[in-house]
Amino acid sequence: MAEPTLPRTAFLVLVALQHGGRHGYDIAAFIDDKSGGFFKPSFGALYPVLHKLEQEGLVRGAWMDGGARRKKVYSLTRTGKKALAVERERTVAEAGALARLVEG
Amino acid sequence: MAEPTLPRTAFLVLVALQHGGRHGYDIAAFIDDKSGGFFKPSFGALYPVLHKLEQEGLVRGAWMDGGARRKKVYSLTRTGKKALAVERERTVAEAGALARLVEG
DNA sequence: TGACATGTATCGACGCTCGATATATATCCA
DNA sequence: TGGATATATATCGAGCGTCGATACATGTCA
Repeated sequence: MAEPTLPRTAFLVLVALQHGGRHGYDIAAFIDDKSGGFFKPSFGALYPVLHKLEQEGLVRGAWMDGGARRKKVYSLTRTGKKALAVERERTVAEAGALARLVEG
Repeated sequence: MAEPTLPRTAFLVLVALQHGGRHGYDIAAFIDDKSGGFFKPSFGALYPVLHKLEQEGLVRGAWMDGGARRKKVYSLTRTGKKALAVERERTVAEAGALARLVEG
């Protein structure tokens, strides 16, 4: 459609990690309630995205074996932070383009 | 992801038709330059969308056989206008949800 | 004549997301 | 004690949207 873009869910994940590490289930909850329930990525979407982001080096995953349940906590890598910044810009630009279309 | 939504291209098409009829090629051009080149739906995406919107009754297509080249001019139906309004609201809500996430 | 813009259209492939399903542990209540 | 519910990760198949390639036809301009 336009320039190469991160899929929506991937972007939301990066956003969810912008202020620190979170595990998958927590990421889903964060996205859900910070967006007022507007975004509700399914786990069937979320986990593959997480794995892909990890594989691409945008996030880093660390298993927390010590706790009660096994959790994998994800954090942004330097590359991930850059990608987030780029995508944030893109989102602003998209909103602008949309506004021009709707008003024009 | 969230509530049932019009696909992006379908939404852009309805927006392009909000002030009157246009044919396919023209719709693509309109979207492209009103969005400053941000959105560039391919014809391979556009035509199936047009057909589907017509089939669903959101737009009405009329062949202009008189002119030099054959053109099919699409216009919004009443249903299409309603769908556009709904989707416009949804887009605003989405932008808000996104903003809350990014800032939160 | 040949290139390029206009104009509509189909096709196969790819990628994203969903819902269903599986597995396991912890907590809470009857 | 047993069952429901929440936590937690994960895979799979299917559906759908978009793209790029391709096809075809006409008009315009060099």
